[in-house]
Amino acid sequence: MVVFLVGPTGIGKTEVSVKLAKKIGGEIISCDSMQIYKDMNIITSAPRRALLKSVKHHLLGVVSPQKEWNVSAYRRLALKSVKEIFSRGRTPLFTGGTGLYLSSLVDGIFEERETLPGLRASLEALDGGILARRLAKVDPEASKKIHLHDKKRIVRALEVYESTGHPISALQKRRNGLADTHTVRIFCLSMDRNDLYARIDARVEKMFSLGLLKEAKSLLGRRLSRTARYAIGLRELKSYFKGEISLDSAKELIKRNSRRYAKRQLTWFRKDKRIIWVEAGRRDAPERIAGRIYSLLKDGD
RNA sequence: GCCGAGAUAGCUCAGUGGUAGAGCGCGGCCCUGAAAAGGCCGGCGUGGGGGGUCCGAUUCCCUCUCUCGGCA
Repeated sequence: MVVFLVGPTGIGKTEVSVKLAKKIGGEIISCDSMQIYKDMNIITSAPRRALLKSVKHHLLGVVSPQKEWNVSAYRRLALKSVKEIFSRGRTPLFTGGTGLYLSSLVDGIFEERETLPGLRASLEALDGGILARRLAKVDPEASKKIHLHDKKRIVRALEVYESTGHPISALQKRRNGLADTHTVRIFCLSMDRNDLYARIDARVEKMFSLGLLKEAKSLLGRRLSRTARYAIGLRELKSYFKGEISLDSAKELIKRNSRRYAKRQLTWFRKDKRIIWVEAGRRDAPERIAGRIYSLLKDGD
């Protein structure tokens, strides 16, 4: 069995996951596109040392923020971790909030051959309308599905087509995930929206008191990958360091962007009907929430 | 106390004698190699209280309350 514990940012997954892992004899694999990076502990609210010690964690802080990274690379590492954990007779417990990472594991992702180097960059340089028309010609199905303005996905679809000679819409139908071969249980923590937003705001304040400014400054001095540089907090603080906005408004922006992110995560999780929702009251101790999940797991067997 | 300006969406504000918009905020949604990214959709409103004119008032008039300036 493979267990997933997901939920919006700031809801308290980390604590619950440790308690749950102990109950089920599990090891935690991070399912988070930002906590995978090194040197981004404060900005990603990565679990603190004490927690890491009590249960074995995988894929936290294992990639340089300067290295280009993506779902597929993540998936490869994650599946490797799953194998290792099984070989020890233990249970993998994925914890995190990155929806795409979750689906790449549960349902899989299509395997593509190498894309042509530099192709994406040269596509990106072109006008969106031209790209959209080009895609409509070579891959009408994908073109229909992708919004005209969603240049990122249009570029991706063209990149795949021009690299492989096959439309992405056809390739994407070929996917295999853990759900095809294993029993998969996905739990998502939920909370009253206002309570969640209050927690998010408080957590941003805490990040600042833990030294976010220093961490961000040092990160911004490096040549970050195009994934890592989009961590919430970095862009906002970059504007602050450049003197474009005040520290207060940077802080407010970080809070707002985190709230919006949480909202998008919830949208993503809501559409997956396999997810078992677990209400996390604002006064519920992590231990109690973990206990509830544990009993749901036993009932399901 | 007097003079002036104002009171419209969560906030800042626009506008019109035929029940109202904009930006931000907020809500909903999409998502298959950048995903904490990227994209789409939605006004969410007893127009400060009361009275009057009018077929009809958020818009005009009176009054009350409050806010902000200025003078005392």
